Amino acid sequence: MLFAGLTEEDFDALHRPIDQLTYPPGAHIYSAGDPGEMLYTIRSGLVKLTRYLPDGTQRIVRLLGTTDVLGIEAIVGSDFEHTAIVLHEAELCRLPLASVRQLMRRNEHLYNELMARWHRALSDADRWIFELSTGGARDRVVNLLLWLAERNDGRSCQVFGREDMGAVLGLTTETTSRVMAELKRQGLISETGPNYFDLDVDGLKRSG
Amino acid sequence: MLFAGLTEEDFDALHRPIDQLTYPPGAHIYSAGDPGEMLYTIRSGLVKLTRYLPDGTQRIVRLLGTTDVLGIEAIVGSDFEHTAIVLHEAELCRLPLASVRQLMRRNEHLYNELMARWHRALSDADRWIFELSTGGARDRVVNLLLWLAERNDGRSCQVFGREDMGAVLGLTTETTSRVMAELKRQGLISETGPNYFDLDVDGLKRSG
DNA sequence: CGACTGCTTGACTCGGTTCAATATCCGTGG
DNA sequence: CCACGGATATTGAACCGAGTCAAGCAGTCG
Repeated sequence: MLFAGLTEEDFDALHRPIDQLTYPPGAHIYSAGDPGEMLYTIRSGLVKLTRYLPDGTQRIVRLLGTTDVLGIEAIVGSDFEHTAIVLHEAELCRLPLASVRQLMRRNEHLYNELMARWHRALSDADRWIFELSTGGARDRVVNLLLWLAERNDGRSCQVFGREDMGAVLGLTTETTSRVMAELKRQGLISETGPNYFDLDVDGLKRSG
Repeated sequence: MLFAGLTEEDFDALHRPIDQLTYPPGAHIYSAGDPGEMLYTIRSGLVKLTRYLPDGTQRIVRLLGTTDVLGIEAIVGSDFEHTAIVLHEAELCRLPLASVRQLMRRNEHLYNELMARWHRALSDADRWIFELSTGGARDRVVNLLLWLAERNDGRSCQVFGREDMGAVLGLTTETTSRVMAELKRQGLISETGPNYFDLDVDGLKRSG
């Protein structure tokens, strides 16, 4: 957790309490250009960060889940650079950036903790480019499913709308749907509930 | 510069001097998996960070130029995650990570400076996904040219081999070559020397 | 001068997009 | 409870852009 290593005393230094919030799918957390005054840590759920193309279509540039930090770029003083929207119902901790800055002054450990978050965000971005924006449509969909499963129990995952999946992968809704349907037919994934899938991980890896 | 704000005294604390190195195009700076013991800041030139696909082909996940920091991920203790190879002759400052860690303890400002670098790296990664991995071949090439020009004088740029350009954009060598040739024919770019181009920036933006 | 390497071009194939139709799910109100 | 409406998912067919394979074409360095 982000604030591991902080003392009781450190927390007392915050005048403003930390809010705990629950957002439903589709909820709008913040928009690109908003002044970044809040930081969020994700306790559960899934959030997309998007940017919009001139023609209005979106491209999702990052997916954030449990233990990820939302709005981290605002620490360096700038506005939010993306629009953040909930994909799977999310529990967030919200706290004012001013408090975080204040804590950083008191506690060196927090620097290292934040550094680790930056690092992880960047590694994820690399992986994104490498696994989700390279190769054929099938490879990309498979890699996304494996990525989601990895963050879950390793064998199953919850997906989201085909349109959003397409926006993650740089594919159209139709292509995404076709690939998903094809994977179902081949028995490599099986739907256990609406948007819940069990994966044949070995089979999927072999077919990629 | 990364070490702005450091005192003479801080530098004296380093037993090991900072090396200044010049690498020619094609030079290998480090490999994925190597223990990350050195940090490099780029004074000039261009460096690619690559990862390799199972079939041996590469995908370039980042391009680093003047003022960028190379090997920043090693600060959090891990090995290098990429292979770093020079594209345009590069002047680098090399210094041991141990020294950087030592400096960080003495100088809080360095934390903020590093934070800013992480931030920039992440913004670049987003932009990469958004501009260089989305849309048609022509759009991608144009965006790459504009990106390179932006880091130069805004109106011209130096490119590199078509194969590397393709690896940046997720395109084949042939497609990249075709698009470049087409842009030349349309007078949107003109070759002033081997791999040097003047850009018709407005025309390019309009055509994207 | 010839071999090598990187760039360009051509013809063909294939995969993903596009546009359009149908199907399925789900909430709402009759 | 069922019928309807809207949204999302799936499927189909035609098109087009990028990949593929293969061939020429500079430059460059022995």
